[in-house]
Amino acid sequence: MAASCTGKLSSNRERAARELVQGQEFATHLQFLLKKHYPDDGLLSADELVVKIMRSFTEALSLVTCYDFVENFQNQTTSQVDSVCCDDRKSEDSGESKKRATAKERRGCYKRKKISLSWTTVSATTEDGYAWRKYGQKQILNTKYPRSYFRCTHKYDQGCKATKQVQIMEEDPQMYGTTYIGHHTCRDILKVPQIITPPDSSPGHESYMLTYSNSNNTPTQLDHQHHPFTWCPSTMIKQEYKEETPSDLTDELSSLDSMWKDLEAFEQADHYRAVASTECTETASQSLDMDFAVSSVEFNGDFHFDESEFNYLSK
DNA sequence: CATATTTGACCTGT
DNA sequence: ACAGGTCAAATATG
Repeated sequence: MAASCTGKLSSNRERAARELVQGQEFATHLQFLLKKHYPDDGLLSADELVVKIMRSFTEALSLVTCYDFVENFQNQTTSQVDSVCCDDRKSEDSGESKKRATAKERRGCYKRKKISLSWTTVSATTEDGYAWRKYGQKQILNTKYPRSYFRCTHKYDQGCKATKQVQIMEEDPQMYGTTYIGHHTCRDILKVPQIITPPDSSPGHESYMLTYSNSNNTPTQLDHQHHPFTWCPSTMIKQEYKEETPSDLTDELSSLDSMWKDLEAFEQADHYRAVASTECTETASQSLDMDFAVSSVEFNGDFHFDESEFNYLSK
């Protein structure tokens, strides 16, 4: 194909990636400002929406760099694909010595990360909307602060290969430098409410839909613990994840755009309407519809409320 | 009880 | 040999 064409494409993507990094930093800045205006437990939703935005940036960046990765490496003589090596983690014990025997068995199974896409962001929080699990920490030469290693929580149940490394910035210990390596292939569980304007909302009436959801329709024990109800995927999530492969960057970007607008409006509004519905199975569905003012929001930081309250509200 | 973090040992590319 | 990335036992957390 035309090399110049692909060259231009990848340079555009580079620019897009830069824009996204910048946007992410803007979101961070906004988060700072929001915290000032709404100290402590003031307005949780705005802050969590920022988290949501951050997640979207991360996803979009991931997609951009993913395309680059495919472009750059697909045609090359890719060496061995990351094959499954020693996938069974809980292996059987050996009859050998106790502790080092397992280390012996591990020999050859050690997998170091291959050269893969990565990008770095600077943020005031380590929170980006994804579920991470820390698996290591290391003091790096000539640095003041240790580097922490995280992998996607769904590495083993969904085979997600995303990892990230977080390090406090030396210049500004308030900020975290985060390097993302690899993109998410899992359907991560969304833990924050999403705010979207209903398509049929009448103009002039401030209306927001707050929805809670988990990604799969089969709630786990943990889900049930944290959320007494089984929330179905919202329209937003369907838009993002209905395809088998997380589809288009443009989808991701447009959802970003709409979320920015929602955030703006959300800040200015003084009255909100929450609509949550469950339709996890074909047969069962339930909905909640209520109005509330900002000052009377009873949700705590976890956006958690108990079942009796729900029953009352859903009447 | 299950799941997450800490931490030192282990592994690999340079 | 070294630095940095990863593993997994011990420990913490809820």
